[in-house]
Amino acid sequence: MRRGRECSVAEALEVVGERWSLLALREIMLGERRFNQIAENTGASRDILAARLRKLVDAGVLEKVQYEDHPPRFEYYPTEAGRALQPILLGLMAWGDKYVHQGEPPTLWRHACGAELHAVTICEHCGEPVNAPGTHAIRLGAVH
Amino acid sequence: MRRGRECSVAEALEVVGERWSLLALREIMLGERRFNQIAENTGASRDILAARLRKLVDAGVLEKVQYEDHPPRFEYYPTEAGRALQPILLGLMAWGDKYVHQGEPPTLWRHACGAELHAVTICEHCGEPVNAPGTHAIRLGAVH
DNA sequence: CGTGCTAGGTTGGATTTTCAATCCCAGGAG
DNA sequence: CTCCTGGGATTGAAAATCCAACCTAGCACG
Repeated sequence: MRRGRECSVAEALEVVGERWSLLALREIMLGERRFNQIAENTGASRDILAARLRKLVDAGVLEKVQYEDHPPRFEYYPTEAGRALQPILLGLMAWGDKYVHQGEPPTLWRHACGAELHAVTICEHCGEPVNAPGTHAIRLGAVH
Repeated sequence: MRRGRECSVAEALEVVGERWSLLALREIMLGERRFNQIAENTGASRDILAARLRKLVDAGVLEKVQYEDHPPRFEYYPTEAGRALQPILLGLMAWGDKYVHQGEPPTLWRHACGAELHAVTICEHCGEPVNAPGTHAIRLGAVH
């Protein structure tokens, strides 16, 4: 029933592509765990945020952990799939820093190695950046 | 007036984060240049697609080039900023391949070096993947 | 001439989402 | 008893999206 090209980009965006989903994930990557904090730091409406978090939990991107029984209270943690989105968030951040944001980058990361983090996406085989001229698709998903 | 954390991820998503924007860009990366083709291959409504393409052109991500005068007809090309989004699309594709898609990856790329492309995002300093444990933010944008 | 086709949209109206504010519930503090 | 916190659910209005139909300009067919 889904139209358009069969494509993992489209499938990924069906999971994390709605408004607020990636921003909620950003806050969770930054260490925020609780609903109210995520709502405030993203600016999302509480009802929409609740729906997004539920969807991300259902999709296996986040895990909802109860940290108190009476009354029940929860924290959100990234799963492995959620942590695997970190390169995408860092890529968006780098792109926003370079092409959208005015002035100093608002957020700075330190890599596990100790250096200030500058993320680059490379070809695993040769180590050169992926967006070199000459990079091209050799198999395409069909359009339905 | 914008609520939430000052953050380049949010700013990037204001430009390319709406529905269909990244899928339109995907088609353009795959070499499609014309409105009807992009509409068909993404599945987007024509009115929404027209609005998105206009916005991406205004934002400097795409360039609209007239290739015929009477009647006027146009093609869409990525700008440098648009090409700089390729790592993000490839990252989403890889994530979708691994965590969402069932079966063989529908799309395959060849890198400029000749190898089948497997994209990895690394720390420019040490060359290790960015999502190693221990990677963390050292400066945060303020929440407004 | 009249019909149909192509390309690149725009328009209208119905349907969905999103929004902000309020409400709810449970427990603890004063 | 009342207020505060945390984590949502509810509600009614506003905005975005969807689909189908239409438009314009030129070309081609019969």
